[in-house]
Amino acid sequence: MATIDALTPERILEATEEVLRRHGPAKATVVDVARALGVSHGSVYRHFRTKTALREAVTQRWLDRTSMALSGVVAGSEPPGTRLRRWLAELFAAKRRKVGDDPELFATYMVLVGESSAVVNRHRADLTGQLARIIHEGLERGEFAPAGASPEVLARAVFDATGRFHDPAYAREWAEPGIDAEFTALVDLVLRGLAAP
Amino acid sequence: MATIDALTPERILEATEEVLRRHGPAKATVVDVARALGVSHGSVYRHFRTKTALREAVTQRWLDRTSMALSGVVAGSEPPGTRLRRWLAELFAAKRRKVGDDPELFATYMVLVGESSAVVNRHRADLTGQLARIIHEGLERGEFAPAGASPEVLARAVFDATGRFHDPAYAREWAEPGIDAEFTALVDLVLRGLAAP
DNA sequence: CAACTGACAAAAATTGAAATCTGTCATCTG
DNA sequence: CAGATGACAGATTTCAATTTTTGTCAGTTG
Repeated sequence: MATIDALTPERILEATEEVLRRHGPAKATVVDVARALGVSHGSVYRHFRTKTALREAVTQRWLDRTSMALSGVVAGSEPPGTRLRRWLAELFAAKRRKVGDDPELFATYMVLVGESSAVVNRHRADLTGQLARIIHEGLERGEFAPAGASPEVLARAVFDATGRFHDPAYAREWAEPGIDAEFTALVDLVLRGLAAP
Repeated sequence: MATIDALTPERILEATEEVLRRHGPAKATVVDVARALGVSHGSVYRHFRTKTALREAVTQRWLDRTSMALSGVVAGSEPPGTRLRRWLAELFAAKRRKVGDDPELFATYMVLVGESSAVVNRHRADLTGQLARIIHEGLERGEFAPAGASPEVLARAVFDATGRFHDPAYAREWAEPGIDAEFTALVDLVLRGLAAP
């Protein structure tokens, strides 16, 4: 019993995610999480200093699942241009899935965005880092050519340029008709901006 | 007296703008506007059906001032690439000035954005229309080259790509250090995407 | 009689008291 | 004695009563 029921951070995160999914960020309480685990709320505070820390840890895990899925595209063997296009499409698809399938966790994520949480900054850094890896390879192979710009700066520019298709502030627009055509037009423009003549 | 004091839509808009500037969108009331004009609030409703219509009319006027200033750039005689760059820089500068100088009217504008008001859509259409004019000329002259895309589609792509530097949702970031370098990097990328090889 | 007023109903915002929640810690328990 | 508990203070949220605001319109005024 002791081993199976041991109260670990992992189990707490699992329960918190479930509670957030059910109640949303506005209604979920630490007492709810404790109740779901069959412990007192004091025990939860033994593992997470504040409710905010708990929310951030859950969101980080949730965002990291996306980063990990995308890192598969970065590591692919296709030409960088193709990989970049695929990576952007998968990011867009992943974000859309997140709003659709997990609206309450998405709302939690948006709360952290509003607070400029470090978790969100980290996620952005993760993603631009992946972009920079693809762009770096493209520059090395001569497939990409912009002179005088580092992969990091270009990655940031590409990330900013495509914000409408991954920034949660725009989530409402992701269901509008024509959004896919607009995505394609924008990605075409960006890829042309990177490509060697 | 009758002529000078005539209650016109124009005078009401003037007074409303002043009241909004002083109290902000959350506190400004129609009675405040009426008081500022020395009339009863019933008289204000004779010219504007609802408070929302009043807010929208004020915001439209305020946004139109920006559109008009930018249309000067569209009509310029420089090469389209230069004009496009200048136009984007002026849009960014204008939006930054608006947040800085008129925070309460900017907040009013953001309320309309949140409500997906027709005024905001119109403003966006105005701006992408101006972009399309510049791009159309660039294509005609052979300075721009993307195959198979209309000026309208390209304009929309350029507008979306630069959202971080004109969309009010990002206003908080416009004061961060390094923002100008990021703006330049993004505009360079976009212009490269449009340019003929 | 065209423009304006102000009393009014319905809707929305504000207030303040009660209830709930967060985070701490002295105490308990296996 | 490591880990868990639950009573507690202070912060935050909820809820209902009250006030303010919106929008209308019958009546007033120049």
